[in-house]
Amino acid sequence: MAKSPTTRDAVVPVLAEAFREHGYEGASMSVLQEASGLGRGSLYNFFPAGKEEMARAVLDDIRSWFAERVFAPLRAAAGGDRASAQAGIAAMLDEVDGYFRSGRRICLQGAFALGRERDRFAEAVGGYFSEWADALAAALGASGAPEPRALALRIVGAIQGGIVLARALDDPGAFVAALDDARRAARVEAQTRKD
Amino acid sequence: MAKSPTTRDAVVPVLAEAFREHGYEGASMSVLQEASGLGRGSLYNFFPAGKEEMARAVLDDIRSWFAERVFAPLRAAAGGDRASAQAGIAAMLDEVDGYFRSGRRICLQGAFALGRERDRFAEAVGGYFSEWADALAAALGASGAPEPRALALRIVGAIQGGIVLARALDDPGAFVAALDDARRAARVEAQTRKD
DNA sequence: GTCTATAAAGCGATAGAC
DNA sequence: GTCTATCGCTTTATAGAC
Repeated sequence: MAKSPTTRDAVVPVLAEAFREHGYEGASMSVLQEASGLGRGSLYNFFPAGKEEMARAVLDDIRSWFAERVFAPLRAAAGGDRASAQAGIAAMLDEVDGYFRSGRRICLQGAFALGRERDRFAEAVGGYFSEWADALAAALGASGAPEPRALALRIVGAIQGGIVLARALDDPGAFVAALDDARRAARVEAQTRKD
Repeated sequence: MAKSPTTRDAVVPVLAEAFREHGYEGASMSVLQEASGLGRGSLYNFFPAGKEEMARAVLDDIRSWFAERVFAPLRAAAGGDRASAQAGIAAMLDEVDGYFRSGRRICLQGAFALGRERDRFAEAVGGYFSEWADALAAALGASGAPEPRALALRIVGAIQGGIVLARALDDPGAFVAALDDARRAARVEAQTRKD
């Protein structure tokens, strides 16, 4: 049995997993209580505004993780030559594969985008995707791709679609294939201008 | 004010829209009652097993619509020559664009795939996507694409990802772009073997 | 700061009048 | 067949003991 987290920072990732597994509405206080091992009083002590504040903290935490492990490396790669930009994009896709556990783990922002949660968390959801697309477009541009913005949206979309398909078909291979396609697309488009 | 539907068949599309807008959990009996203009008694008369039966009827109705307007034409196109197969694929993408209203309307099966509903409706969700992918793969094969199955999954995934992005970024253009990419990919791959 | 008990509202489902 | 009233349960949030 895992030890109960004792700080707000430590409980956020646990809540994140509960939200991913049960959805926003499905993650009732009882579920969150059991997942965290904390009593109701402790949870409301950490998050006085209740469930909505918890979800906001979770979305923010996910975005921080991506900012550090995905967006920042992409922007760094965009500052180098074509080869390093391409390497940075490939590294991003590996990082993403690990994060989503080959499609077995959902993207909370993506799931929120499809539901009622979209309105309440619009800024967090939209910001996450536009930051991702911006960073990826920068790296794609540096890699030599002719239409980096469009390709970035295509790749981020393919990743989201891959998660949907992997879960719908109960086959992680659908997500892995989507990532492979993204890798290939990034490579091919980069060569388009490698004249 | 729209007239209240008086048959089970007529109420299903209304319930479908309510489920799309509110999600499975968010579509409470009160919401479904208000959306349909029917009393609780009528709804339970049509769907004795309650909400779950309503959702099943909705998923089945959507699948029927796709079977008639999307899957069957694709399979018919697959039986013709390369040109007609390509035309069938293009027509499918137009049909899909209209159905999802350029990304303003979500795919209920896709949304269910990302949530808890996936387990309860696994067969309906998985069947929808595999039927779609199968029909599209057949048409792609007939169009001359070298790896029709992989490309079919890529295209269906891109459509789902396009819906996620369009809603997350509050920009239907993201969905339209995903469809354009799909159109291009189907055309390019078909030419690959046009030797 | 953490707990339990409870309040107030909403849920899905049912019963019974008509 | 359609309605309203209501049951039993769960929800989020709060209050008060420790």
